[in-house]
Amino acid sequence: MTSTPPESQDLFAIAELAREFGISTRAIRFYESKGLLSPERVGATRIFRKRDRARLILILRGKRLGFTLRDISDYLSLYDADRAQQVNLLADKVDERLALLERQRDDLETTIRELREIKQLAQERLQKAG
DNA sequence: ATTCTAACA
DNA sequence: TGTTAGTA
Repeated sequence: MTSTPPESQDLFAIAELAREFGISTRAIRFYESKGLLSPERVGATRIFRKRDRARLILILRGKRLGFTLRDISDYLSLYDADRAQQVNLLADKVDERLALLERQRDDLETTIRELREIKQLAQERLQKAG
């Protein structure tokens, strides 16, 4: 058997990850500058491992769901510490996000009704006039 | 060719 | 975050 090689092929260059996830290398460096990623270094060059790749996936998913990098950072930080607290934080953030989206949806519906009303009144005026 | 930092948009 | 400049 091949006893666990210290470090196998779970190495990635910044350009590889950028290509794989359709983001810029600049974005990846930006996430690192915000503390969301902490790749190893060989000199000044970043070496990403599976762990970093997994975190990047979580970062992108979080962004897609509308969370801020701060939210995502707070969440990721708890992975190594309180797994339980991490779940609680996630639940709170999801509720918060859901509440905001529902509020925005209500506002949007109100605005849509208002615009339809205006359109309706405008059409009625045209008919009376014409 | 590839990455890095820094600075400006 | 995008882009650009000057490197290692």
